[in-house]
Formats: sequence, structure tokens, C-alpha cells
Amino acid sequence: MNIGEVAERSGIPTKTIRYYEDIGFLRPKRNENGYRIFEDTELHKLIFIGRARSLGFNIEECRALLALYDDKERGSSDVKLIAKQHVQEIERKITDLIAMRDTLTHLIDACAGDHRPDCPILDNLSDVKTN
Amino acid sequence: MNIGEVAERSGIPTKTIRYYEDIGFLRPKRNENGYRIFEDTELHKLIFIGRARSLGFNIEECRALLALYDDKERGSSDVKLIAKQHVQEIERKITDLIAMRDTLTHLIDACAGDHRPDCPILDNLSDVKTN
DNA sequence: TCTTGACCTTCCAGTGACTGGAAGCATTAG
DNA sequence: CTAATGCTTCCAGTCACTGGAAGGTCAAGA
Repeated sequence: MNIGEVAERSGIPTKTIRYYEDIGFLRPKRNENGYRIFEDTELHKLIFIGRARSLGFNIEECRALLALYDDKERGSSDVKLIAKQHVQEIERKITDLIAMRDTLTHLIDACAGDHRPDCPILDNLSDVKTN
Repeated sequence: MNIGEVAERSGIPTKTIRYYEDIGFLRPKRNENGYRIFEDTELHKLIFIGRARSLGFNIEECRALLALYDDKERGSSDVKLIAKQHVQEIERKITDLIAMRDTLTHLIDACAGDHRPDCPILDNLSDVKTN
């Protein structure tokens, strides 16, 4: 497979695939004209990385997951720990977003047609104590 | 207030506060020695921005939210529209994050978490068919 | 008074994770 | 044969910071 086909099949742009090679995620062979040739294992790795990224894992976390993926002797508890930490972070974000949505919704309702200079809701939004 | 105190009270690093000034979020006065002097309104603005940023709004979105925050005529329909679009975006993000969390949680539950190498998390991430 | 250290200033460079573009070979379709 | 597409490398830019250098300011202590 050339890089274009791998990009199509993995959903990862060619630029990004080359970048992933740069940072050591893959090391595809080259043929005589210098083109990268990808094996199925490399395609699978890219799909793996793409999915991990879409789940919000950053590059270093992906590297750790890839190492575990490659390591035949790995224990699954290592993987589970990484995933659990990530779920905690996601849940914190969800909580924050719900709070922000509720605040903004109140803001929209309460500020509609209100031309007074001081809005208590805005004051509350930026109040340190409600942080 | 000097920048250090504002940083402490807003939770935003001094570097970032100066950056926010660069991009026009604030325009703190200076005293004779050149130090920035911050009013309470600027502190509140920073807390507001910090919260919006922590929820994934980018700088331009923050600028729009700040306009809502700053706008003495708020209640006008265009400002309200901006806020509503932001609420929609927040809801989309919440949905995405919940999907992410559910996927990960499901995988964690299915993962033994012991020293054995079989791990459903990695299996799922590397399974081409579930792409 | 001098000095030490914390705090402030500006400017420039680097980060992460790409992304875009230029310049130049290789391959393929018409 | 030519044009279009695809591949290569390299360099630069993006966003939102973040770190460091070099230097000015200020309050406290010997």
C-alpha cells in the first residue's frame, strides 16, 4: 500500500501519517523509488492511533497504548489504568460543560431585553466565590 | 492589583494574562513604573475567560462571549444569537464526551485489569471491523 | 547604604499536533 | 508526449500558550 491508500483506509491524512512516522509511531519500508510501503500491521496501527486520538488520548498516551499494544507480555491493568484516568478527565469536562450550558442558558433568558448596565447573572458568572 | 495577584486570584498564569492583553482581551492601565494595574472588572473578566477556555471555547469564541459580557446593550437579538449558538455547541460537546466516556467505560468494564495480556480495550482499538 | 530576592517588564523561541505550500521526482491516463 | 496525479522532502504557519533571557523596580534586612 502507498500512503494515499493507507490515508483513505485509515481516515488519517497523508500529512499526519508522515508526521506520525516522524515522531516514531511507524517505520514503513521504502521501495526503490523512495515511496513508503505500508503493511496491514501499519494500517491497523494507524487505525488504532486514530481511534485513540478520537477518544481524546494525547500523543504520549497513544504512545503508551501503542507500547502496550505491541508488548505481548503486557498486563491489561496498565491499559486499564490509563483508560480510567482518561474517563475521570472526561467526566470532569462533562460536569463543567453542563454547568457552563446552564449558566449560559440563564444568561440568555435573563438578559433578553434587559438594558440595565449591571446584570447580576454576569456578575455571578465572574464571581470568584462561585468558581 | 499587580499581575501576580491577579494571576493568583484568577488562576491564570501571568504569561497568559500578558498574552490575553496582546490579543486585546484586556487593556489594563499602567502606573509610573510601567507595571500593569488591574481593576476588579479585569479580574472578573479573566475568571470568565478562564472558565470559558477550560470548557473548550477557543479564543475567538471567548471574544464573542466577552462581547456578551461587556455589552451594555446586551439583550439585543444578535448577541443573544451568539450565545445560543454557543449553547448548541456546548451541547454537541457534551454529547461527544458522553459517547467517549461510555465507550471507554464499557471497555474498562470488559477489561480484566490483571496481569494477563488479553485486553478488550486494545482489542477494540485495533479491530478494523469496528471502525 | 547596600544588597538580596521577589516581582515586574519586553522580546524571542519552543511546545503539541498538526497543516499548508513549494519544489521536484515517479507513475499513469489519454 | 503531455498532463494530471501521487509521491518525496523541507520549511513555515497555526493556536494558545509557555519558558527563558536580560533587565528594571521595590521592600526588607545586615
